Amino acid sequence: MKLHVSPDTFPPRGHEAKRLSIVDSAAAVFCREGFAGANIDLIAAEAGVSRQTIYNHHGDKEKLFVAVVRDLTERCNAGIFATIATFPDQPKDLEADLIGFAVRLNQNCICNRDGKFLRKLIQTEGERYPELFAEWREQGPGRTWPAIAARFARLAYGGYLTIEDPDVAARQFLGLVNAELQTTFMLGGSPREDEVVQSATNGVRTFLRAFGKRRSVTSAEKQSALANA
Amino acid sequence: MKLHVSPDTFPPRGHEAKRLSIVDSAAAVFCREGFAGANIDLIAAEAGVSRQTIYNHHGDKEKLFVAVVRDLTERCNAGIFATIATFPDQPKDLEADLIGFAVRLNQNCICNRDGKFLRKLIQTEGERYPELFAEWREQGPGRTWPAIAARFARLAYGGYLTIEDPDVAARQFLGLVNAELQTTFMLGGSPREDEVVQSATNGVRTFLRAFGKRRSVTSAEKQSALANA
DNA sequence: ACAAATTTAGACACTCTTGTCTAATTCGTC
DNA sequence: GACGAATTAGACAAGAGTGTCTAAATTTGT
Repeated sequence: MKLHVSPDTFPPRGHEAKRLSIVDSAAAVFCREGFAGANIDLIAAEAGVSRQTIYNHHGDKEKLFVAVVRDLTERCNAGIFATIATFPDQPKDLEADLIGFAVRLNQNCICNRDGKFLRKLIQTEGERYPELFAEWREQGPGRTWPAIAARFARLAYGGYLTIEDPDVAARQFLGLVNAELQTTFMLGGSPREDEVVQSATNGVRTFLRAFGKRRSVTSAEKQSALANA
Repeated sequence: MKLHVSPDTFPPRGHEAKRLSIVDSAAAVFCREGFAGANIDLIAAEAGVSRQTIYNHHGDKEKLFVAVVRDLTERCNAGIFATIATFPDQPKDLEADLIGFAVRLNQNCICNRDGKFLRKLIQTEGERYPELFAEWREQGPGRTWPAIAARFARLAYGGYLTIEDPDVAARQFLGLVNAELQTTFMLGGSPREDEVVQSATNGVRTFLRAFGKRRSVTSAEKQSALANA
């Protein structure tokens, strides 16, 4: 006979599926309408459950909101660390590899559904839940930025780059590769793939002009060659 | 005798003062609480007027919101163009002058009350009023970015910089000098003055590593000297 | 000080939303 | 097929907010 100790939560399976569906819909509605404007009936309708089920799972609107932010932070962090793992530690073509990394970071972590939602919730409700977003700050930028900085430090140590402060370089890298997407981000939109690639390409090229080894022949060749594009 | 043609609007003077006060308070409350969460009674209380006066001036909540965004856009644009006018066209110390410009831009246009409010309103309600924020996009980034790009183009023409695409350079300049303020911006906070200066300094330094004339003796001296700071 | 316009406080109807409750129904498991 | 747990639909009370209205009080210009 099968013991029902299957997952880690006591209630059966369909339960978790509904929980997920609720959190997903809630994320979308909270983003669209803001916390105050979000309507529990609408969330229920979009999740395909009854309103009462939401109250059974989460208690009240505020607890639901907290659960949404926690979930999003967790999933986004997982995505970011998975992407950081693809950082080019021993690049064959430094420029192309960094562009690839930047594009992956954008597509998988910042422009995808979860990233977009989390960003907007932080922007709109961050001041209302200081402790919740302090937690995000520690778990998010507080852990991912140093991780990226460490990768750049390794590249510098390997002789691929000339960097004084890896933390500054990491933040500037992110600022550069997203430089052309700011307006789109502001309005809550998702940039098209070619816009992401374009911004990353321009950003990485400038980054390497600042931090790349100047004497590298390939990089010099590449730069003059690409200047015509 | 004095003709009452004084300003450009028919009603007396105190009228305009109240209008301003209402719009200011409304901006603050809309930002804090979001459109749906904003309470007209609260706006009235903060503005020191009665609720009815708000309805007399603006009709309803939505019209009030539109008026707020229009006002903020106008004031911010004015500030940005005033600051762009201080761009160093013939710099004595390129690095210091660009840092000064970046700091002014941040302090006067982005981190001040109006800039902070406008940014947040765009982020939170941008999707709800597409035409209103399309207008902002045209009047804001659509006009200020090219203006900044033109200044950089002039610097390049004057031999101070090596730039292929001034538009790209301008956007990257903004991305770089704000690279370290992103998290603060996200949470709706205002960075301290020293943070603004720090971010601008690091950003401009990297910008000049990428686009500055390498042969310039002063800039080379400065860079090595500042590396110790 | 007078007259017109504006502002105010308060009451009001109306709508919308949250969160609770109940009884009926469905689902998963044995 | 039967049992128990979970889900559902709907009604419901309580509260909050918008926008209107009125009569009184205040400001403004002359």
